[in-house]
Formats: sequence, structure tokens, C-alpha cells
Amino acid sequence: MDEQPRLMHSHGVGMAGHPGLAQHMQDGTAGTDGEGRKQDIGDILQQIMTITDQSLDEAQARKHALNCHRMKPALFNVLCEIKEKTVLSIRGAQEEEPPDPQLMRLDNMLLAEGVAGPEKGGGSAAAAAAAAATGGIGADNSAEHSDYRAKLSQIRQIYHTELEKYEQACNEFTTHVMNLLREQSRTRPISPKEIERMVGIIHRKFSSIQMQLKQSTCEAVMILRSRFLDARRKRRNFNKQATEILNEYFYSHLSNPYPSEEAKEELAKKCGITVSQVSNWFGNKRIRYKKNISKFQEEANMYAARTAVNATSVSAHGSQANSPSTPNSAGSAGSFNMSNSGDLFMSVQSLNGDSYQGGQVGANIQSQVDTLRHVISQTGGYSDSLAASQMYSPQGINVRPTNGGWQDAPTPSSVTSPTEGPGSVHSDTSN
DNA sequence: CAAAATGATTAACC
DNA sequence: GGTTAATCATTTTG
Repeated sequence: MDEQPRLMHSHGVGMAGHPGLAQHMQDGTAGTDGEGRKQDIGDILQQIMTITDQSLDEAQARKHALNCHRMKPALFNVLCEIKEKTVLSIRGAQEEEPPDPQLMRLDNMLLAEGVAGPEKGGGSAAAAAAAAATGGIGADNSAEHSDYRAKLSQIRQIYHTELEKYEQACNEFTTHVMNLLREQSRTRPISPKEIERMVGIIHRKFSSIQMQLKQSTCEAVMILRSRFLDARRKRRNFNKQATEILNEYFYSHLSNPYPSEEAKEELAKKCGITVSQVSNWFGNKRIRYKKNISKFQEEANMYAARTAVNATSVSAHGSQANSPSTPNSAGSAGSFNMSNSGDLFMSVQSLNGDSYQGGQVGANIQSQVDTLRHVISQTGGYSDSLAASQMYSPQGINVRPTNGGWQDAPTPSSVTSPTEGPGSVHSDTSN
């Protein structure tokens, strides 16, 4: 492309100041004596038209001749100087390239999503192994997660191959252009700086393509997220076993239902859910229990009794027969008694405790507590925490009806030391 | 299909 | 950073 003008230029030079070249050139053309100017012009035009037909050797020879001209270095230097002063100084000003904030954002996001950045092949493998290890419980949960991971790594792979392709193309093109320029720099004033600048331009062009790639990758990830992770909202209920485990812990720690980090991890493992899901569950449970204790009364009794039975598998018969609060007695007078007291309990709780059969309420609850105590004593007084937890509710009623919070509730047994201590918190029934 | 249940998210708080 | 309380969005239930 660039070849043509230069050749024409050298033509001119040769014609003007270099007899040898001119001679050579005239040999190359028609060579007949022109009779008029018309003929001359026709010849020149002819020369121009056929210039591309000249053989490569011929052109090289001419180039070489030009390069060997004695005035060439000096002229070339002058040209370079002029060019340096004009072109480069004009464009040199806008040399610095500010990091595109858009590109930075995309990069950051890709990095955060694990699409860009170092390969983390071990991560997905480990996740799959973990999913397999958890077995039946939560298998579907982690299956979805691994599905997400699989799709993400697919995107990641495509992204990387494309990126590599772009980079390769960019490098190839850059080296090609550089070679071309270097080659031309022998006959044309091209400074290394200019080559550098050209490379910069090429890179910028290619990086804009790269940005498109990143953009579309980001979009793909966003879509994936909305389909999977943001489908967190598209929740699935925990399976029964998990719920039972959580409830068991909750009701056996009713006096202080705040599992430590370790306890949460253990529960998470047992239930096949994540720690934050355990936290969510306890958060929801606490608030909902507190909000409407009556609704949970039956459940509480059930789990309390069950825990008791589980804890001491001794003489289960006797305690169940005597206690109206055992799960087996549901549907009979025991169940009725429970729900009834629960309702009253609630009304007291919400109406600030006056006006409504306070005595009866107190009696009911007291009897309930007694019953539970009975269960406890009959089953062998297995746990302080259970006793304390069942004692809690009456306290809440008597002392501060509208405040069911655990936070302010006096729990003297659990505040033994300023630091909770390693592992000393809940050495009780949870297992 | 409406209501209840339930897991997750959010803002405000300490 | 963890909690509470309110709320959202979905699933389950009657």
C-alpha cells in the first residue's frame, strides 16, 4: 500500500536529479522520442499506470540505488528531524491513556465472579467432593450449586479462549506492523517512538474489542447469576430431617437460642445446609417464636419431650403415660390443654397481661411447667438447659410481658465468663 | 386459589 | 459482625 507513493516519489527524484535513474526509467517505458508534449504526458501517464506492473526486483534495485545516494543520510536526518518536531509533538501530547473506568469495572466484576483471575480448578473439584460427601441431605441443594459452577466455568473457559485468541491476533498484527514499519524506516523517516505509538494505537483498537468480549461475558455471568444464585429467592424448604435437627437445638437451648459459630457449623454439617442458612433459620425462628409463642408452644413441648426421651431412653413408658405434653398424647386432652394454655399465654403476652383470667393463665402455665418438670425429673433430670428454657417463658410473662427478648432476659447461667471460651458453651444435649 | 409457612434479604442497630 | 424486625418471594397447605 505504502509502496506506491514511495516508488512514484523515487521516480520523481530520479527523473529530476539522477541521470542514471532517469535513463533507466526511460528504458523501461516506451522509449520512443516524443514528438509533442501530448506524447510526453502520455508517456508519464503510461509510466504511472504501469508502475504496479514493474517487477519486484526492479523496484528493489531502484530502492537500493536510492539508499546508496550520497545525499540520502543527510536528507533523511533532516526529514526525521522535521517530522519529529511536527507530527510527533502534536500527537505526543495525548500520549497518556487514562485507564478506562468502564473497563476497570468489567475487570473487577470478572475477577470477583472468578471468571478472570487465576485458575481455580481445585475449587470446583472440592465443591463437588463436598457435595458428594454430604450425601442425601442437601444433595439437591449443592447439585444446583455445582450446576451453577459448571456453567460458570463454561463461561470462564470460553472467555479465556476468546481472550487468548484476541491476544494472539493482537500480537501477530503488532509484530507484523512493527516489521513493516522497521522495514520502511530505512526509506522513510520513522522513529522508534512512532512505532511505539503505532503499537499503542493497535493495542487500543484491540482492547476495545476485548472490552466487548468482557462486556458480553459479564452479561452472561449476570444472566447466570439471576438464574441460579439470585434464585436464592427461589428457595426450597429444608428437608424434614434438617428442620428437626434445627428445632431440636432451638428448643433445647430455648433459654439462649444463639448457637456459637462452632455450633452453627456443626448444625450446618448435620443438616446439609450452609452456616449462613443456619443463621437465617435461627434468626427467623427466634423472631417468629417470640412474636407468637403460642403458635410454637406445641412444637416446643414436642421437641422438649422428644429431647428428653432421646436423652434418656430409660422408662419412656412411664413418663409418656403421665405427661400430657408428650407427642404421643396429641389429639387427646393433653393436646387441648396445651393449645388452650398457649392461647391464653399469647393473649397475656400481647395484651400486657391484665384483664384476662390472669389467675387461670398463671395456673395453666404453672401446671405446664410443672408437667414439664415432671417429665424432666422422670426422665432423669438430664439437662439444665431444658429446665432453664422451660422456666424462661413464665419469667417472660411475669416480669416483662411485652418484652420477649432473649437479649435482655436474665440468663444468669450462661454468663459465666466474659469470653465464651473454646468449646465450653454448649456441651449438652445437642448430640 | 388464598392463606399459611418459610427461607432469604434488607435496613437499622449495637 | 451478628441481631432484630420488617419484608420479599416462593412453596406448601387446606
